Amino acid sequence: MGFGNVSERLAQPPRVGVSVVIVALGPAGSEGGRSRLWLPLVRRVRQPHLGRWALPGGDLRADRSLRESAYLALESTTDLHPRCLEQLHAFGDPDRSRGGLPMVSIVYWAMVDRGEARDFAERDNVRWFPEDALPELAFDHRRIVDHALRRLRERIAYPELVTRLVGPEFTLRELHAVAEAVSGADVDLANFRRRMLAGGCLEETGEKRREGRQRPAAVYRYVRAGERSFEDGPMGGAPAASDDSSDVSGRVADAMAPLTPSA
Amino acid sequence: MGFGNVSERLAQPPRVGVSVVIVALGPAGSEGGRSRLWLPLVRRVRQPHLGRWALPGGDLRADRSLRESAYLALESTTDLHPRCLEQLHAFGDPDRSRGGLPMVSIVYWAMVDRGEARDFAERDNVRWFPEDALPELAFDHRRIVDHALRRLRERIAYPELVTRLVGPEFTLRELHAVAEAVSGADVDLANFRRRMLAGGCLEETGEKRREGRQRPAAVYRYVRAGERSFEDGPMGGAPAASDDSSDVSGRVADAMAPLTPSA
DNA sequence: ACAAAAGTGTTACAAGTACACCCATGT
DNA sequence: ACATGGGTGTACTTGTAACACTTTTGT
Repeated sequence: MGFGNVSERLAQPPRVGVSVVIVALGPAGSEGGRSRLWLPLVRRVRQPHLGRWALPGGDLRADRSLRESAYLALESTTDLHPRCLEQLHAFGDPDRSRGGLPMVSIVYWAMVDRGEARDFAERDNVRWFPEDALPELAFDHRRIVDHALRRLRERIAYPELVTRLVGPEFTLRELHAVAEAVSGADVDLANFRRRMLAGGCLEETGEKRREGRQRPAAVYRYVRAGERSFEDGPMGGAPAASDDSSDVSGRVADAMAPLTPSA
Repeated sequence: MGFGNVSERLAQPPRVGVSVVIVALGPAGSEGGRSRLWLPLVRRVRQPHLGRWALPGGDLRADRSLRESAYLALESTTDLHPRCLEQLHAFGDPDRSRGGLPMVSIVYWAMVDRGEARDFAERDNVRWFPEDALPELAFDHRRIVDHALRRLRERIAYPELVTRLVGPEFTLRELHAVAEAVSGADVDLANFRRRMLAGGCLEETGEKRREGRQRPAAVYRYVRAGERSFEDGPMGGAPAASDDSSDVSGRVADAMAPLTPSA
């Protein structure tokens, strides 16, 4: 199992892999409070780090885009089909595989909704773990997970993201619960509701749903801003140009601090 | 110069390179208005795309981190030493090298100040181009540049970024000019000044500098928020825990500390 | 004194927070 | 009717845009 001496190793071209940090909302912990984030991990079946839990991933496929490679790797290891898959970061420092071959990982970031998370059958080598009770991870995957969770928390205030963690249709209360779970803090429900609605990305389906045993709540679905489905008014929708590598950072910045005056 | 047939090419492991989009502030265009962003490009000296202009870059060095590789590639092609070097995105779609071998590029993003940009000697194969008059670029480098510039504009409102494009010491008016140049729009000077100062990242040096022929302006330097240099009051500074891979999203990274290749 | 640039104040409006309140519904 | 959750109103605080204004300097 030797890889040769140091200089031989350094002469090797680096291998390129894709890994995915997937998150889904799952049940709460022991204290029975809010729900938590859970992530699926796979157990390594070969050296190095045999037996350790790791992020799902695989080799980059030369005939596919990075994103497709990530999707395929995910599909083949976990059967999950995330609703959002976005590039997070590339990791490639020489010490990350600790004695193995040099390895570059392009890490993607994904979210699946509750429905899919439930359907997902655990196997011996694939299991969900709650965010705050992860096992020891292989390689530098712990750092990667932390990086991803930090990013998620920064952006959870945007409808685009929260809605990914619930099903395609949801009530505002469900969304609210997600926001609280991810951020780990109390969020004022009244204001949350207004903020979401103000974004103009939520469309009422017309249905109602009862969560407790009381008054039923309106059900919404997510639509990209400006893409109302007919019936209300003019506003000839701008196509919202979603180019391939659309990531959320655009929206984030919009909301933050546009320097430019109205002009 | 053949690379074999398609299936042979696909069987090759992808090559990994690093490229850098560098920007600096340079003179204005023909209309004589605001200054513009300029970026250095290098001319390709071999196939494919021989003779075309391209982003500076090089192969990933197996014994260095991604960031260090980017720094070294930059140094060897252009002699520039950016004050900030941050990972932007990884590009690896199969069509990007158009018939060549599969290629993954980890793209970094850098800014150099006016002083260094001036010292930089152009050579036959290295030249500055204004952002709005780029030549036709090799590969998909045009897309990469657009991506980088979009990001830069989104974030130029933050002191951390805008200060990178001027020297280590600067007046508020200089900063303001940068913000206008990058955003391409008018920015109210009074409000700009207040916003920068409110961030608490600017520290007066005590010096004064005359820009025109009138009243001299206070000179500032950038310091991370909360790191006043003594003399004012208690406030026992929190160390601001800068972990390695911190990125701009939140508190914009320390950025340069572990950059020096000697480390 | 004047012009030009540095720097400050003031008002108006938009967004966000906290919290009180009314409405709809099943028991 | 009343408890429970859905949904709205309102006052207060904060941030920012716009632009008028005062101060400092060299000629």
